[in-house]
Amino acid sequence: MNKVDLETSVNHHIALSAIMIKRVFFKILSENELTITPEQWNVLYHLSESGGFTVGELSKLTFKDFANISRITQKLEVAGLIKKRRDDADKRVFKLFITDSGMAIIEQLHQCAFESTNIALKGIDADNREVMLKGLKQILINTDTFLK
Amino acid sequence: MNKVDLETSVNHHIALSAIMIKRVFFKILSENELTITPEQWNVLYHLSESGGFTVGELSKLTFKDFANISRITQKLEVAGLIKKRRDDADKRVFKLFITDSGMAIIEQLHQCAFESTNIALKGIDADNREVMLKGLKQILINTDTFLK
DNA sequence: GGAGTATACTTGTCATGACAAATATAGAAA
DNA sequence: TTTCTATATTTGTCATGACAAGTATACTCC
Repeated sequence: MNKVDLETSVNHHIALSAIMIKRVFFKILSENELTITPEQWNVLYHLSESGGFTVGELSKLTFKDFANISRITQKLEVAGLIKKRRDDADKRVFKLFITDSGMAIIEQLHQCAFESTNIALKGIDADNREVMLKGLKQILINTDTFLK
Repeated sequence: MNKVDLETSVNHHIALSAIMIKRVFFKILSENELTITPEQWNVLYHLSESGGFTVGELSKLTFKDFANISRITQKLEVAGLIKKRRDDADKRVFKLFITDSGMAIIEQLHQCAFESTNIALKGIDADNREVMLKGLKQILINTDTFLK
């Protein structure tokens, strides 16, 4: 029998780390009175880099499905951080843009993300971070291939 | 400004990998007609290793909060895979045990977990897996310390 | 032993993730 | 043009995670 040992499972530790990192990030956001979630930050980040993405494009960029992006962007719009604009050429499509209010908190959000990175990765040297990043990117390729 | 680049963020790639790994695992479980979720597997795994854990103990073991374990174990009990038994000495406490039906599928579940590990980690050699595991464990320590 | 506090667990609410179904618009084929 | 199919997005449902509030039992201190 191919028994799995959770104690030494990379997969399992990725799942645990993901949850813990999210908690840290969320706590730091709260401490800075930013009422935004890590997932909303993910979307807002992309829109701060380049405006005009559609729901579908954001879905690909963030590895989330249309439904999730649809709801996350609804909340961001209600919060006044982004705007959805119907495309003139294709009326099915929304183009999304960050608002001035959105841009106004981007720097703070980057700072929070930066802090939570430092907290999470303390004591892991640059070489090992490099190995981890490369491994994680490989996992994304492997899983993406399998799910196709 | 301490700008974060998602493309090279270990934190971010852990979050993405966690989601993708869960999708792969869930798909493999479905293909094997196992109607159990990765989180339910996590709880069932611990109970298959050793019976009698309380909700609180499982909560610590799985890094989830009481509320989540409470609901996950409810579903596992409804599915007939585990039993909750009131402790005689302390009537607030539940002791949890895997049932025969639960034990009957453990081997299949291990096999599914094993397969999803192989899919996710393909092309990552043992040394690098070791580095990743060590880094992830460090992240758990770091984040846990911060959240205390 | 009774009051207040601590502990173990449950329930409610909201955001998210998975997935299926619904809606609206585009594009292609007849 | 009409019809069929494909695409973009939304909505519904359920499981989970975070967090707050509620319930029941145990413990502590007087």
